[in-house]
Amino acid sequence: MNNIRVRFAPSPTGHLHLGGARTALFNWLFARHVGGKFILRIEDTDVARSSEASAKEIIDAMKFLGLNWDEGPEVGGDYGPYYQFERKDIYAKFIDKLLCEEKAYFCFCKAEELQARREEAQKKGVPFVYDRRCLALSKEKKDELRKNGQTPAIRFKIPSGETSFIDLIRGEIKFKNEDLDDFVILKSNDQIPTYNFAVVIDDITMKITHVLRGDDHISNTPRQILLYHALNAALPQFGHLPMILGSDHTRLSKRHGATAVDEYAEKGYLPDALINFLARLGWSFDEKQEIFSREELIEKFSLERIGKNAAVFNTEKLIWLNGEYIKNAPLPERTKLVIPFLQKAGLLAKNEDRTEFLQKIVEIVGDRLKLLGDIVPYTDFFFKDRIEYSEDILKVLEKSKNGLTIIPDTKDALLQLEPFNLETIEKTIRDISEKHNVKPKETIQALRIILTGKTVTPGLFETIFLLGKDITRKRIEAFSSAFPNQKTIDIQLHND
RNA sequence: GUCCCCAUCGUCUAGUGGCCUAGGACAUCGCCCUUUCACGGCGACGGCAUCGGUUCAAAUCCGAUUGGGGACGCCA
Repeated sequence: MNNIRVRFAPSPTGHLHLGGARTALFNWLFARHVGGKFILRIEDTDVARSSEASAKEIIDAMKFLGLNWDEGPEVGGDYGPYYQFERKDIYAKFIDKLLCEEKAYFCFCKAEELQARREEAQKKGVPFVYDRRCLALSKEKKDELRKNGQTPAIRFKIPSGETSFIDLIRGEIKFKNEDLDDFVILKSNDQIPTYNFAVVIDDITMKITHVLRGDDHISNTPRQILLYHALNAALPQFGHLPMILGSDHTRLSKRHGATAVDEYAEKGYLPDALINFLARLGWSFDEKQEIFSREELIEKFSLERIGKNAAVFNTEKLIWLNGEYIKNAPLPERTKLVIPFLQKAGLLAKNEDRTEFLQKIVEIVGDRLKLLGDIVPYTDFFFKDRIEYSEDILKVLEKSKNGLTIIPDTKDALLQLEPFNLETIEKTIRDISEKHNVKPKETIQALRIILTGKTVTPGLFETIFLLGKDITRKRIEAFSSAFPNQKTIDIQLHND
């Protein structure tokens, strides 16, 4: 047991995206590795953009990924509330303290004015820092402004000097305080604290010891450190994680494709694969290992082995990794995972319990699945009453003309088979091909296409076995009478 | 523009001064296995951004340049 406490603090303004997920993951791994606490806090001070639905989505995504939290929404904890919006009273106390000690001051400047001054500075090529014009305001003047109906914002007075910190990942980072400006800590319009203030107060009051967050927060860090100092609070340690970039090396965003965790869930990625992949983005253990179970990650994770450079998100590797995880899942588990995708494709009714049959299908699909959804193209012909033959497929079939000529014989032989099993099916097909001097390959490919409408399927003998004598016969007969004039065949799949 | 961060194959990375003729993984391309696809096996392709130091020795240390990213909000 120790006092290490870390947190993940998303703002509920959208889905949980990959970058956020990785930040959460690294915090979680760190906490689990050292035996500390992992806290989830919802930063919903931006009332306009925050939504409960989004908070729920984020929470669901965290659950999907298996990143459980020790304190936070749904589980509570001793340092709540865990929604910032419910913590306004706490912030107010600290604001007062800063005001009393003259470490913060009222600012009556209007947003438009500030914007104009900012643009002017931009034009001149000088950095914009707030000029503190409101710091000098007399009490009378302030009262007067208030009487006129103006509500001030509150700014934090940045002391002079230099602020530096030892980043857990990057080492020392230094800023001159003169480059920082007196940032707003309480907004004038809604009297809600700004992010930079709220995080600090929350991290202090929640006793956070290590702040691990995205690289994009580096420039916020000196401001926050100055607040800690002003409040006489102990500093946590900071670690800034490299960002995740899109394929064009810019910040990962919608235009790079799917960025939300739930989209990946829908596409048929496994949480463990996603976790493994995200962990390896910016972190490595040695020169060999790519696949890490959750337990292994927890055991082997360390901040020292996090890299400094931004990582480009690369879907191919994730797909490969996902395939590895599917492959390694035991058959019953794999079957269970695949069922929702068959249902979504309309191949399987929601209440249909065909576990035994499904398991056999999943078994013959074998190692082919990269995404859970791949089950559909590989096996839909097991569920469909209608088989469609595309132009391309029929062209391939032309090439197996020889195979085609012996299909009737093959069919008859298969129907008479007793017992009807993998060995006898294979032997029959090979024997008949040999008898007619046709390459087994051609017979097999012709049969595959006739029975499935595809060139890519699980093994043919297994497929025939699972299809059964009856459907095999029906499809061959239906095809024979239709080909080459018709592009589809219909047969009743279920006898009733 | 100002401040900050970063820099090894296309991508993720190993590498902390000699073990580097730079290792692995994904992707790509061959070959093998094979009833298609996938799996598996073998192999190929491909990189230390540049320049200058320090050193007997540099991917590794220092500096500059270049390139990339981030932050410059009463957003978080």
